[in-house]
Amino acid sequence: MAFLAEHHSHPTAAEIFHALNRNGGAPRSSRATTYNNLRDLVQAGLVREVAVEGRAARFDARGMRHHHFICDRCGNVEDLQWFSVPRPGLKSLGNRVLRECELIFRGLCSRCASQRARRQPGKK
Amino acid sequence: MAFLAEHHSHPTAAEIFHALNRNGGAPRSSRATTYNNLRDLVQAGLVREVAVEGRAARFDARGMRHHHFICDRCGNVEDLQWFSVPRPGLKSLGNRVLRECELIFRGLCSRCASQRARRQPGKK
DNA sequence: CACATATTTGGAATAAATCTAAATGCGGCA
DNA sequence: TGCCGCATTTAGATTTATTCCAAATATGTG
Ligand SMILES: [Mn+2]
Ligand SMILES: [Mn+2]
Ligand SMILES: [Zn+2]
Ligand SMILES: [Zn+2]
Repeated sequence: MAFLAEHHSHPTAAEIFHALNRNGGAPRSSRATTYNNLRDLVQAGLVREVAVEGRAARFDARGMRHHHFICDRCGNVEDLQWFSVPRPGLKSLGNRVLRECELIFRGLCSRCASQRARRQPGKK
Repeated sequence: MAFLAEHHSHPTAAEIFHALNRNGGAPRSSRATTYNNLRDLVQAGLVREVAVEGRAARFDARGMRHHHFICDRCGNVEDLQWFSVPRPGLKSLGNRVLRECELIFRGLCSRCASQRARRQPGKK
């Protein structure tokens, strides 16, 4: 939890596991414990899990509300400033019970966008 | 593609594979081909892939624009009527290149909501 | 310390998806 | 029709992410 609170990079479970146990000191957390803790933190609502198609899940300490931008090319997850989102109409919602909504934008992150521009100077 | 166009149930790759090859007739598509075709259809923009945390990806022929509702309990993906979504401000977007946005609502689908209500009659 | 309970752990097991090399299908042409 | 080159499909092995499990360890209480 402390690691997630300090690192806003949306790490995967494997990245968190390696970061916790990297270099010298005594091991801090096994792989199973890392996964167990992440599961529990998500269930408790303290951590958000972001599923990215084809890649490992990424995790995010729920600080200030925000939206996400996911890069088509590198898969990075970046934070976008929060703004409120309209709810679906009651008719369209039926008797579902709404808990939250998640807004994800997709495209090229700034790094991938500039790389792409350099390689294909002709393409608009 | 024909199967996806006719079935709006957001099937997984495995479900599509089994449905295509079910019962008597000659096999229609191997598992590898099913995955290959889905990958190509997604790249071509004809099919949408929905990543659900912890579960297999689900697929959706891109017909009319719509949003998605994902059930916390059973993981089902259901369609919600489309409505337009505000974009992030230019400042917040930086020099990312925006391609599309995806709005996902979460909670309990109507079936799971009524089951839940029956089992916990006291809980509000 | 002695004991009960809770947490952690390494490694095996599962699940989804991808890779690969071989098999099969298909169109054009003699 | 028979042969060839190219494209597609296939079965099975492989990889990757995650969960499961039973044993080991830690922790608290008197
Ligand atoms: Mn975030
Ligand atoms: Mn849909
Ligand atoms: Zn990128
Ligand atoms: Zn449900």
